[in-house]
Amino acid sequence: MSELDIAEVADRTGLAPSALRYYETKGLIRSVGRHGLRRQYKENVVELLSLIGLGRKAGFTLQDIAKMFAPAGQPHINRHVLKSRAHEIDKKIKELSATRDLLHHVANCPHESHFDCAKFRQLLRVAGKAPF
Amino acid sequence: MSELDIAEVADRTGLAPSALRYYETKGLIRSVGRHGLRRQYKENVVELLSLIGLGRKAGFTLQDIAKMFAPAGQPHINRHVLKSRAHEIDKKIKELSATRDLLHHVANCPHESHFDCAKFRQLLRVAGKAPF
DNA sequence: ATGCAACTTAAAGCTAACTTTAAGTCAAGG
DNA sequence: CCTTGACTTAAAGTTAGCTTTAAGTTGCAT
Repeated sequence: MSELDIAEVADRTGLAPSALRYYETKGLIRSVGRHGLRRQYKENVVELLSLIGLGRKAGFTLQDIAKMFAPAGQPHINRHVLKSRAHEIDKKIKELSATRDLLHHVANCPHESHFDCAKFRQLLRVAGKAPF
Repeated sequence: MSELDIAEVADRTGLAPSALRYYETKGLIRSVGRHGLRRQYKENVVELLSLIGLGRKAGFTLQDIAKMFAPAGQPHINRHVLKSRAHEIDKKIKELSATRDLLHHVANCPHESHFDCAKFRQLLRVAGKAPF
């Protein structure tokens, strides 16, 4: 049979059993039965969990994700939502790039106070963290 | 005089007064006196707060940051720590790029199940989220 | 038949960074 | 002098995503 014990799912996904139970209470996954008390899952739960992981990386909450993978039925995924999230991530990437550049600068700049350094001040402006 | 009331600092930095008081309890900033009960800060607290904001963006905890800007005295900033943080941010940027690409793909791919799509599976592998 | 490892539950706890609340204090304006 | 508005305090509350705890149950190997 193609059913997986919760421990097996935990092993394959790297998620803790407690996390799997938690996801179940949140309606993200469901178990198809028990072996004794132990939850059994269909094999495709592993793929579902990797989609959930993707959603998490993308910054969606578990509640958002639960809605996408429908309360019960076919997934309901809004392309517009995905694209706008992709756009937000892109903004965050730019922000992080600026932050990284600033860190490098600070690590290397010899100025006594960074605020005496023109480059630092310019980078701070780019990073959107300048108070001037 | 060049002293700022907490409300003024809040306005200039966009931080809530409660956040400023919180930072003070954590040893991140200090007030130089009171006007009645109201905290007064030196003007340079604004620059300090923008450094703190930078630290936060870089992913340091307030505690980390408090240590960098020394309990009392000269800042103690470890270049190695900054560089390694910059490196971590770089890794995160790559991860986010992969996630963004994956989102775009999912938003556009016509496959019934994404797991039937070779490109999706490949992108999942790149994103380090594939269970295979 | 029994022991044990690994699960089960509900409920409480954890973390960081603040915010909110309730009750109080103060400087300044009228 | 009194009101008002903006601060003050300590302590509790918030959020998300889990983990931990305590007490109980189970299948399987002995």
